[in-house]
Amino acid sequence: MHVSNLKQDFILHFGEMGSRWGINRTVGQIYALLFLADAPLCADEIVEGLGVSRSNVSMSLKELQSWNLVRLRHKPSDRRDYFTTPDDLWEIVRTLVAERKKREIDPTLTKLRELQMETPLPEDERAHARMAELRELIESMTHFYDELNAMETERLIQLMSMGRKLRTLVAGASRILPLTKTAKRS
Amino acid sequence: MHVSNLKQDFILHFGEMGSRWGINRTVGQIYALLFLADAPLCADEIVEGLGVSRSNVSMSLKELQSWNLVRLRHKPSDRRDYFTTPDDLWEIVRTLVAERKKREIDPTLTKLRELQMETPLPEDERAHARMAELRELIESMTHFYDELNAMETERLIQLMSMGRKLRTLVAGASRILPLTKTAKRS
DNA sequence: CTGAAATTTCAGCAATTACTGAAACAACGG
DNA sequence: CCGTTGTTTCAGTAATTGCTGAAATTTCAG
Repeated sequence: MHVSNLKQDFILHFGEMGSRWGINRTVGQIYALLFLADAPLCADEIVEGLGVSRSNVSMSLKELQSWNLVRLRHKPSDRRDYFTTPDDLWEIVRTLVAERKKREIDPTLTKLRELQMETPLPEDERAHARMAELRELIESMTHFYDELNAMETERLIQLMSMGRKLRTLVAGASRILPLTKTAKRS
Repeated sequence: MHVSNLKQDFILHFGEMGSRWGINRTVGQIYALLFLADAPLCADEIVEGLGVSRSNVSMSLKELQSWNLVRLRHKPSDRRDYFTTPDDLWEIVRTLVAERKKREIDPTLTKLRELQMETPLPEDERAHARMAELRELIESMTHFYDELNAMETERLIQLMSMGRKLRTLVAGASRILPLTKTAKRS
């Protein structure tokens, strides 16, 4: 399992970024290695490629699986698991965003909804209102996310490459199509 | 500096989420406290409210300032710094997204561009192509982000509350307005 | 069954990150 | 200037997170 300089460089970068992305170094490196690999890799090839312990690879692969970021492959008459990343990068992005939302947004949304149930003490009125505002904002953003996520990749790419035409379109939309009453209720 | 149960609950949640968001517990708690507070708070009030050390508060406030997430206020004939979060939540979100992009995306984009400069060895052809694909995807997403970010908040809210009408609009857009050639070059 | 190959778990060590208290520093008012 | 008040820095320690090797577990062929 030889790793070229080019790959090495990319892998090390991913490892370092890992901490900023909320995964650890090894997980980042493994992902990068799989991402660049010409074919699916098994655990031992990863060990060899990165020079980390077998058990570390095992745990990190489990982590990647829990993020749904790797696919499992098998070769005939070989019972080892081989791992790849999806070929379609947009699929990777969708997964990534979905998982981060699940981990970083959803719990807070739940908490905010929970805290909204009770009627606040007088001293908590502003706090209560602020939480409501935050909840509404998050809901608004997640609805938008759902909308984007429901689009086929083709349309998504189309939307993203619209450039300044997007603004024009939104500006015009209120005339072309009637909007539901605008989100700024308060 | 009394902190009600409601606030306490929210603050502790933010503290716990902090680690998932790439900030630490104290930073998260301070932010939550400021976010809910009825008025700007000075460092000592934060110490009292959260029960952490003075120096920890000092360093955490510096961190929040480096994220541009707090505003500084002053009272007449009082030389202490008082801190608040912006009233406008959308402003907070913009800042947050901008900072995360700066820390989590931009370095990788730079690295990818750097690695693209050299012509790859034959063995690195796929890796090189994969990096190019990733770079293009990130560029496409950041351009979209720039586009959204350039919109006034009103328009942004409007866009986000369009719901399924968005899809219709994008579908129609290629007919209404000519698009630059679609992003899927390859 | 038995044993070989592959994988996972886990206790203990290493590395990193977070936090504290003490000391240094800065900004005034007198 | 000096002292008071407020802030920051920093070395040491605590807590958390990451990694390893050894042992346990699983899987499957014979």
